[in-house]
Amino acid sequence: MQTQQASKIFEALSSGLRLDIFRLLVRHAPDGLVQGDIARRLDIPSTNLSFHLRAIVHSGLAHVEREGRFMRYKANIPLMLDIVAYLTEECCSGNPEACQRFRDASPAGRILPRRVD
Amino acid sequence: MQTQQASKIFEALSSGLRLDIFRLLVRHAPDGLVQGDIARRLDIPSTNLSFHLRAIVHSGLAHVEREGRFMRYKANIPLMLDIVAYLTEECCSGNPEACQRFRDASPAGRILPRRVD
DNA sequence: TTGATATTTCAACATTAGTTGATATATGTC
DNA sequence: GACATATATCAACTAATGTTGAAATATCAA
Repeated sequence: MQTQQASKIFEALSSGLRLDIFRLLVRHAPDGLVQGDIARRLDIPSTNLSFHLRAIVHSGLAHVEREGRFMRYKANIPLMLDIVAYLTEECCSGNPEACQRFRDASPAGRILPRRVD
Repeated sequence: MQTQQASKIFEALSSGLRLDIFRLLVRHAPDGLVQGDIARRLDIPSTNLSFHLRAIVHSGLAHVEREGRFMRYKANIPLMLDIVAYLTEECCSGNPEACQRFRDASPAGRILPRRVD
């Protein structure tokens, strides 16, 4: 993963609308949803949704495929996992004890990244 | 974690420069670095660095404290862990087998989020 | 082929972000 | 106090983003 790709991915998550869209797709992985489903669930005008879906797809965080006259969007879960690893992998480099302390202290710690070791 | 806060955090990571800055701070957690250290390591003009550090701090992803005439910036690791959880926590809702398949298939899978279960 | 539905593209506009150089503020040293 | 260093703020400009309504495209159904 390179900085440029990674920042593009975070940019795709940097609008509240796009974040809601992506999380909806993550929740509905691996099957995905068609555009109209997303529009209805999040109450976003079709035009604007199209614009944001385009950005998400362009970042690589989702794939599209035509399904008759519908367009089905699916979250790219492996890429999501990669970007999480990219962000966290060198945490507290050379100080694994400190790193473990952070994880233990976090209420979210139990579902959070663990070192390979 | 709310959408608004989360998208603000991702916005803080959405520029290549800020992402480099934050990852540098993560690598140097828990001690942090002073502004001049960051400027030298990443070769960013002081003015511009100040602008981006402000955005990172404003998002909550880092804290600052004065240290004589230096300003020391430290990554907020717990918040980083929270945002990772926020992004991934409802993955494949109601389909844990699919979710596990994604994790197993990812080369990054071993250091990536695991469900609480 | 005609009409209906799903989605995208386009044009226009308002808003916001990124960069730079000059200047200001705060701290430490002599 | 005078000066140097570290960092932040300001002003100005350029570029990019987000939103909307209208129009285009693609597919299906009759």
